[in-house]
This record gives sequence, structure tokens and C-alpha cells, in this order.
Amino acid sequence: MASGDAVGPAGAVTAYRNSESFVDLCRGPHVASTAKLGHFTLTRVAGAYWRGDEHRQQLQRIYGTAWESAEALDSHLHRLAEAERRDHRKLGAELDLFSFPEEIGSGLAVFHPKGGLVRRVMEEHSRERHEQAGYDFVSTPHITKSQLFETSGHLDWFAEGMFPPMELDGGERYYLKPMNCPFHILIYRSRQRSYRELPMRLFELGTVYRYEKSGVVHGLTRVRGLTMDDAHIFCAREQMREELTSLLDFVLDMLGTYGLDDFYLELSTRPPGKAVGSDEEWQEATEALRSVAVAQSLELVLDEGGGAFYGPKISVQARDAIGRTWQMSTIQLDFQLPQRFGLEYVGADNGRHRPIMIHRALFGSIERFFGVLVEHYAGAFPTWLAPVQARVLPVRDDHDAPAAALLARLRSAGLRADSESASEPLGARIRRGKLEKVPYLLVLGDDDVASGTVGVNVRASDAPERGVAVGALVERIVADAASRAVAPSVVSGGAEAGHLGAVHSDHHEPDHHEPDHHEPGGAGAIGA
RNA sequence: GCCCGGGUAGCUCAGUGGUAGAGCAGCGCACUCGUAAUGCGCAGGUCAGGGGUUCGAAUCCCCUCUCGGGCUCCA
Repeated sequence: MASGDAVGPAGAVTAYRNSESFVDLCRGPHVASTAKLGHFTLTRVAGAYWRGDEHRQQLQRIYGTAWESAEALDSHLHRLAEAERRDHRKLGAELDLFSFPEEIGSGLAVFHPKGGLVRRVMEEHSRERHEQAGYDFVSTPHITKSQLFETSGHLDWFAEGMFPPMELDGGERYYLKPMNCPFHILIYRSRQRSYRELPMRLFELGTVYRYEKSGVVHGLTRVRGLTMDDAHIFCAREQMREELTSLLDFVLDMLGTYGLDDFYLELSTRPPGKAVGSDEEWQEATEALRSVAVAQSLELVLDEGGGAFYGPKISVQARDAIGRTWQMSTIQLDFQLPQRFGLEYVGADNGRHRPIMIHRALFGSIERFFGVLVEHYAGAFPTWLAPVQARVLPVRDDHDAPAAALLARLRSAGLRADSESASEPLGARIRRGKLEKVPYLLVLGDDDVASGTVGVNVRASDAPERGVAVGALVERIVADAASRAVAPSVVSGGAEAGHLGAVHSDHHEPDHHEPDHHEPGGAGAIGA
């Protein structure tokens, strides 16, 4: 921004008037005239609520972006184009991963075989990790009588996020579940519990349905039917901090497996007027979360009033390969639901005590996490997640038999492989494989049949390797998959190995300049 | 939910009142090829759905669904 021409300092709120009838406050900086903007372009128009309140009138807001030089503007536009190229909705269709059939309804995704495969690998990995971390696996139904959500308070506090009930013969109302917690609570309460059983960690890949307002559904990141990698930890108050600490480590380690390792934490506090429980309880819970978060020595941002109706939460925000942040995991501390459901355990003192609950989801929802991964990887899944890990391409039809043998060998090594016969020129098949982002394309011709080798074209490279021994190759791909490396390793020539490629983050969002009127509290990140 | 803009073949898009088009993908045939597009042919559409205006509607009007950009809300 051409700072010399700015009327007010950035960050300070200033008042300005455009005419008799219009006065506004803005965080600025401002310029005296759009003529002083220099290098700018308009990007979009959209409605915005007056003072950010959905009950007020809307204004037409015009968005644009202005930069100090043509080069800076250009590189900004380039980043926008890069984000568009990674859009998971576009890649989801191109790579045949998932779709949203209109016949089913808005915000309800179906996963196609390739997307389903990736999802299954993610889920299996998640189950494995949870099993190691001492979780017990449970399973619960998708609908329930209304009474359960009356007891939990959901119908008082969360009703607008729920699908309307269905009414059965006797007038009994059943609801689709928007959350799994009350079900897990009933499992806890199914018999008397001892302090020896705590912490009790109940895990479920639980599918829930939320009635999202029609304007907010967005690809996989905001849907109406979602599966959470959800768990509820029941523990004694004394165990709370230790449990939260190990939980946070678990979360960050898990996200790291997916190549997400740049985080900050957000602490969401009591929502005014929309919460149950006493101030003291909220204070204690919030303080517990804060101290655990601070101990992680990660950046901590305050989200005033952003908690759930039953308790405060920490959410883990991760920055992806091009520097955008996404809300991933949430950890919520809850003193309320154990009270509402009258949960107890018998302590070492033979007395009855009330456990506390931790609600937590690591992926958040599988759907959202999947969508974020598609964008993070730009569709190029690491070998361990790739729907097709290796593809065999015989040069001519008479290489079909050795190609079939190679395919069988890859599969018996536990790899997901396929082959494509020579009905098209090799170049065309290589191209298709690259577009499908298959990590290893294996070419088999005369030389290879003669010497038991294969030509290897690694996704990240444009310099193919020739004459690679089959045994070594199989081992290499197996090792790559087992390591869960973010990108397949390239042995020689071509691009560098082991990272995502040319894109890295040097940019954070708030780079819109708004020639139009707006005011603080409207758009953008207000955070501490 | 609100403001604005869209919905034409599986995908990307042309077609502004007068007989629905292209490229890619798909299918068939030929080609047998060493690392990012082989050639020829065929098939494919209630122009999102419904109503209206008109001699005549993909095209103009209304309603509904749905998608996108934002707002408000959220995993």
C-alpha cells in the first residue's frame, strides 16, 4: 500500500464522511482518492450486513486489492490462482474422489471409489492410533427420541443447528443426532463406574447431521452430514490437566503425519447468553485449557465467546502448504453434561464423585479434513494415501505378460497398483497418469523384459529413471508407503525430493483493500 | 437465512425470440508405440424443475431447487 498517501494509520479506527448522509468508522488505512491507489484490481462484489448484524440492512460491498507495485499485485494474483488450482471441489471432480448429487440434497457428499479408498486409509490409520492411545471403540445410532437432547440441553441451545424432528405413531419425536456426546454418556452411565476405570476414553467415527443454513454449505468444508473422529473422555477432575496435555500432544503428532506442522491454538470462551453452568465452573475450565495450551509454547489466540454451550474449547488451527489457516481439531472441556446426566463414579474413598468430560475431535470432521488435505497436497496424495500407488505401462501389447507379472508382484507386496495396456501411445498414458497424480508410473519394454528391470517415472520428477531392478523398486515403494512421507522420493535427476514442491507460504490473508465503506466488526479477523 | 451472480452433453464452454453446437472424456475400429495428447468413426441434451408471455422460448417474466462470491453462523 502506498503508505505516504494514507489518511489514517493502519490498525487505528477512524471516522470519515463521504457526503451529508454517510458517516462511517473504519480500521483503514484510507486514501484520499481512489486515484491514489496505484496498482489495484477489483475482485468481487457481495452483500455485507450493516455493523455485521444479520438482522440489519445489507450494503453492497466491493472488494479490491491494491499493492505498491505491479509486480506485487501480480504475485498476489498469482497466489489467488494457485489457491484456485488447489480448490478441493474442482480436484474432487477431476480426480473422481467425491460428488454432491442434487438428488440427495445440499451439503450431503458421496465418496467415489478413489475418495472412498483415501478416506478408508485415513480412518484405519486413525483407529490404529486411537487404539494405541488407550481409547475404547463404541458405536451408536443416528437417531434418538427427543428426551435425550432435552436432557443434554441441545434442544434448548442447539436446536437451530438440528434437522426438524420426525414424528412416529404415538406422537413420539425422534431427532437426527447433531453430536455424539449424549450417546457416549449413556454408555458411561450403563452401569456403576469405579475410579479405577478412569480416564475412560470412548471413541467413535460417528456420523452426525446438522442443519446448516443454505448459504453456508461449501464443498466438503461445510456440509450437513459429517463423520467426526469423535471421542469423549470421562475422567476425575484431578486427571484433567494430565489428560489434556497428552491429548494435545496426540493431536499435534497426528496432524504432523499429514504434513501439517505449522499451528496456532485458539481458546474459545463462554458464549454470552448461550451457555449453561456457573461462572466459577466456566472460569476453572477455561483456565485449565489455557494453562495446557500455554505449556505447548504455541501461539495462542483468544476467541471471546466462541465456546460451545456446555464448555470452553481449544481449537487447533493449521497452516497449509500455501499458508492458509484451517480450523482442524477441537478439544472441549465440559463440567455440565456430567451434571445434567447425573454421572458418577465410586472413588478410592468409597464416596460418589462426579467425573468431568473432554469432548475432542482430531480431524474435526473426516469430510472437512479430507477437503483440506486435497488442497494441502494439491491433489497429489502421499504414497500411503494415494488411491493408485503404482501403475504399470507395457510399451507394446507383447509386453502384457511381464506387465501382468509385475502387477501381481506389486499387489502381493501390499501395494495398490493397476496397469494400462498399449492401446494408446506411451506418451498419452504417461500424461494421463501424471494428471491422475499417480506416484509411480512403471514402464516396461524390451530392455526391461530382457534384464528384469523397469522404467520408473516418479510423480515429483520429470526425468524418468531407466533400468531399475524390480526387486529394489518394490522395496522402495513399500518403504515410501510405510514411512508415510509427504512426497515420493526421487532417486536421481529431476526435482528435489521429500517436500511438497515449489509452493511455500509467505503470505497471510488480510490483503484486501476496501475502497467501499465498511466498519470494524464487519469483515476480517478480529482476534487478540 | 440475507445480498449479488450463475445452472446448455460426464467435464470446460459457445449459442439473446425462428430446426441445439465445439473441444476433451466415453464407446467402436485401425495403429503396437520407451516417458505429458495416434488417427478415423459413433453415440451422447425434457437447455436444472415447474408455471407464464408469444404464432414460436435455451433465450423474456414469475416460483422452486441447486451452485458460486460474500455476510451472519460453524467441524
